[in-house]
Amino acid sequence: MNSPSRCELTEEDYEAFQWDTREDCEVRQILDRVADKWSLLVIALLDRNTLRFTELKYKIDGISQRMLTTTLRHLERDGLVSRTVYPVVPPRVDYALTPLGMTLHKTIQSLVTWTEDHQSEIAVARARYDKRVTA
Amino acid sequence: MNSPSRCELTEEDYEAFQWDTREDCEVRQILDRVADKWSLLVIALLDRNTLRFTELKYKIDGISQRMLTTTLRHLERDGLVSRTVYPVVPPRVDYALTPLGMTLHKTIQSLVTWTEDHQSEIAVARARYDKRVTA
DNA sequence: GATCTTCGGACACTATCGGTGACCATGGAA
DNA sequence: TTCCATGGTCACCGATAGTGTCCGAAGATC
Repeated sequence: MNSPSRCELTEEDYEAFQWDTREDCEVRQILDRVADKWSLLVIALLDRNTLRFTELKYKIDGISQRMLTTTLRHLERDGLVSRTVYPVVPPRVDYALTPLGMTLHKTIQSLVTWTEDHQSEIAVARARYDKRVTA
Repeated sequence: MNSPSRCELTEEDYEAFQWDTREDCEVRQILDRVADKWSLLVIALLDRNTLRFTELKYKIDGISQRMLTTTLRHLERDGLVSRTVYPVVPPRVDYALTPLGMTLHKTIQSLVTWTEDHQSEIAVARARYDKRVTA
């Protein structure tokens, strides 16, 4: 880790953990975006469904209008989501996954599946931990 | 979405997007934890490696001591990471993935791999978007 | 034609959360 | 005796996310 401006790995690093953990590394930046809690939900919801802004807002419980707007902007900028504006009144804006977004969807779905499959184990672990701490 | 205190889905919801998006749903809570940017890095780094606190702090560029502490506490509570304290001076604390954490590692690694595989596409999309916006 | 409604979004304000730097305990090294 | 290394904790502060309000435009209603 000698050159902070590049994403280079020594062989030692490769052996040890295979990917760059430097903050300014592009992979890190994309991961931060993709692993965002709202982004995950948006991408998961847009699988096979074109949705309007209001539909997304309705389906994602707890998201604010502002966060949905910024999340969609980010995803659009990254080429994961397409935004189609219809010049009608009241306005209609459709959001859908791009082909690139669809490739990501598989991975995100596996994350969701993992969570569903292991939520009881996690609940048990949490209960055990809390018991240990308060004891 | 009529009962805010339970994680129940109507058949319509299942057809439409397959998982609960309610904010108080346990899956959502676990996802928020697991999809955290620091958690991702910690889990990825702990693959096949037991690491000490300082090693993690050194390897994860940009993480503060407080965030590393809280992230590790969360992961420990969720049963994904084990914490071993050696009663020596100066203190020595080892962190490692639990079996449960190892099952998550595969998914996280696929997320990282996706990011690596598509970072150039994303860079292109971003450039195009920025050009369109500033134009 | 006045007014209401709808939808996507901008904006100002506020609360919360993460970052920063100081401090701590301890025993061995210098 | 002083210093340091290690794994933390804590108080403070700024950035970031959340909340509520307002908006623009056209069609429906009266």
